[in-house]
Amino acid sequence: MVKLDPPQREWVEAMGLFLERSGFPPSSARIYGLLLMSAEPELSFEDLVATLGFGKAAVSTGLRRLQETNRVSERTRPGERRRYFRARLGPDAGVDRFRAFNSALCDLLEKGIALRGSRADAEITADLEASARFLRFLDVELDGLRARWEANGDG
Amino acid sequence: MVKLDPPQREWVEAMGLFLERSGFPPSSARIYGLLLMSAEPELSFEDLVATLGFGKAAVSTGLRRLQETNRVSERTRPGERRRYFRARLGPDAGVDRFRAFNSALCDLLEKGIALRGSRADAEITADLEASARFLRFLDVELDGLRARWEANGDG
DNA sequence: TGTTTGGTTCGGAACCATACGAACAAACTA
DNA sequence: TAGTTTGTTCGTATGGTTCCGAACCAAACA
Repeated sequence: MVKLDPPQREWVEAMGLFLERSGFPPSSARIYGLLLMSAEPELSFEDLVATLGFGKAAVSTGLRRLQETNRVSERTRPGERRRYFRARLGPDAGVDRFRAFNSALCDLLEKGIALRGSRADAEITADLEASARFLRFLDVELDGLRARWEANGDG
Repeated sequence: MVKLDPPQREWVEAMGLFLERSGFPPSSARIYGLLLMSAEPELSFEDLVATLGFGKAAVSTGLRRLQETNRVSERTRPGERRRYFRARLGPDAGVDRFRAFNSALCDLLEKGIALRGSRADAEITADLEASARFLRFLDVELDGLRARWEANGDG
């Protein structure tokens, strides 16, 4: 059981809602939020169950998803059977997903342009081409941005 | 009713699935895909119903959502009561959403850092701070990127 | 007026994801 | 062996979304 102020509890909830909007299931989202807010850097399964009020089943599957996507790591302590979970903050997971998304979209748009052919309305085709060009530009530039950030050593 | 090759139909479906993953309901996603693939730049309500196989209700609400989010525009032709719908390709709607998302996340992270206080584990706090710094950097740079693209006049 | 056309809204059905409780398994302990 | 701890898995229930058909409304036209 983790001790949390009411504002801290609210923050966990807010973070939970936010992560849900980015595709996490509710249980995963709350778990991750709690791991970020807790004063302790790692929490046990039982801590999560008791603090969040979810059943063991929900915590179990919620953790599994978080681990599958590399968002949470797990370790054991010598002499203890319990496992302890810790949030992993990849600095740019969001950017990677954004780039992957854009890249897929760009491929799709280009395939679409080809399928429309020359008899189709030219204005829509031109819009599609402009979008595709912009997405390519963006992909290249985002890569440069990340390199620049990493070179600065601030991250 | 719009005439489509089988590959074109498949593309509409692929685009539909893609847009669903970005949060559109299925009907909106298919409508938007069809508007992009159709040789005609604008389609009537009846075209959408007949081509997609959705009921009128689904098309109606699907269109509403697309219009609410500025993804589709509508106009009438002189002497016709029917309305015609056209896809709007904002070149960077995705970037705007991404920036809004990051900005909200950054606010949330900073609030979280403040709520954790000084007694909490320092490593997690440092990770949160690094993430927040990166998000700020990204926001500024994305703005610059867009300006650069618009200055080039390619979009 | 009455009728047709074009589209919206409502009620119920179907579907999907997720949560819970309970049964289960695996690893220690006594 | 019997019992405790630490989770996982399974079946069922529930909540939320979206669809369809039908009723409805508003505009144009006869």
